Amino acid sequence: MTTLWIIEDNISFSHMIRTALNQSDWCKCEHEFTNVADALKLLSMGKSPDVILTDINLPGMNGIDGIKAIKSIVKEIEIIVLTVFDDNEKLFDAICNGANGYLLKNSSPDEILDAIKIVVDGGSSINAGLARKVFNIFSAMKQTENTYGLTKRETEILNYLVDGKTVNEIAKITFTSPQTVQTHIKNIYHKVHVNSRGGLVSKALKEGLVPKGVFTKN
Amino acid sequence: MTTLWIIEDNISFSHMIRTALNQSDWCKCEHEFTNVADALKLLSMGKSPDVILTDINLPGMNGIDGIKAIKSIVKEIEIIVLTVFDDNEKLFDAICNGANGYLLKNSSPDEILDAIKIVVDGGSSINAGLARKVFNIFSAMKQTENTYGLTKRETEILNYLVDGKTVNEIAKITFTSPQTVQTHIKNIYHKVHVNSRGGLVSKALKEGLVPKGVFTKN
DNA sequence: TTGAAAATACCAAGAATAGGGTATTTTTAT
DNA sequence: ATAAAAATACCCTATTCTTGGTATTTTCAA
Repeated sequence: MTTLWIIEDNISFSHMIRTALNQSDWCKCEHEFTNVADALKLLSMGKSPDVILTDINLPGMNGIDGIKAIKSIVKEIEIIVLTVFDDNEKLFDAICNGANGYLLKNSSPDEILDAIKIVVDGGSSINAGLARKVFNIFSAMKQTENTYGLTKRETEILNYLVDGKTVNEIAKITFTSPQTVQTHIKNIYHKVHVNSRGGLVSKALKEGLVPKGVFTKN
Repeated sequence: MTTLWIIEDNISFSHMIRTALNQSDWCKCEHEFTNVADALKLLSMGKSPDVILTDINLPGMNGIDGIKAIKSIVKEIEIIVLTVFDDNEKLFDAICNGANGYLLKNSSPDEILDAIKIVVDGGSSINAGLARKVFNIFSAMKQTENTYGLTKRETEILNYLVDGKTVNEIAKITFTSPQTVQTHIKNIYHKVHVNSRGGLVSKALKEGLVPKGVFTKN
């Protein structure tokens, strides 16, 4: 039996969902809350469900911050966002904060039940349309491929600069003279069109001239 | 009628898929290729399908680079990756390069047909397990929330530093003296534990002390 | 209203950087 | 084999940065 809590300030909508979900023989909605704080209170008293279905637009703490707050108390809870918002920012923030599913409010009870099953089975639930948005967010943050024609050595030195290393430190690392490093940096500045260390590091990171180390394996 | 190309070096597997998909009354596989180059050749001759199903591990150009190459010729083609790899890096790279679907090779013909239908309908196709991985990649790149106790003014100045501005420029912008700015920077250095401009900018961007402007609305 | 925190401002000196040169040696690709 | 590109190295100077101080005024929360 999968236990469920709902956080939703529209009580009639909440009741409707609860009634529909409780029709199933494997999912039981134990509590309904109209705000995050009440749910947190019960969580910190040691109670917790398998899954929480939460709205985003809520009185007091919003649902996005709610995800974070909930997870900080019980990390294992699967959280599914149920909202009318389908903009990139909400979607992005919800997922970043640890949501495991994202449903729109026009979803049918069956779709909601499917989503609950998916997250308890270790998957994440998102429909094809929203998945496209997620995919687009990813490809939008793709590195710009812009190398400004930096050579191998220049790229290597750029990496050290981004690490905050000084000219002398880099000279020691590369077994060259500080003057050589200085010359390389000078050439990098010209190629990248910057005139300060901070500007270079910033551009290098923002435009993906150096690896950012985004994720972990598997 | 949805037209399809397959890029897959395992010819018997490719044939099998083609035969299965052609059973449907709405999807027709027009061509099979064993490498990306052959597909690109036909694309540059003006031919193009609605959807391309591609492997990743291919002789010559790999499927990930293939996506980029294909999209650079015909941007509108929907590309679905069909591979045995389920690691984060391949998944991430494929999506970043513009894949609109990601299927594992153990998918059934029906699942592949579903995926094709989804992408031509403007969605993206990914199963719940892989979706969880995508979600996790997102949450892994979440900002660290670490502000190092920077004050409002310090954060403001940090933003200017990340923009590559000098002390004097910042002083003019903030209508304060260069000495004041210098003092703020000194304090920032102590709080953030760095001792160079490059190191500060790097840490600020990598740890999300300043906004990175990741995505676009909707 | 009354401390504490934040923001302001200045001094000074050694270190490092930015930007302008020039020039030789190595690599690399044709 | 040879020309072009890359890497190496040095000089010089004005500017900027880093880091240690001290000290006054504002702001803000208890």
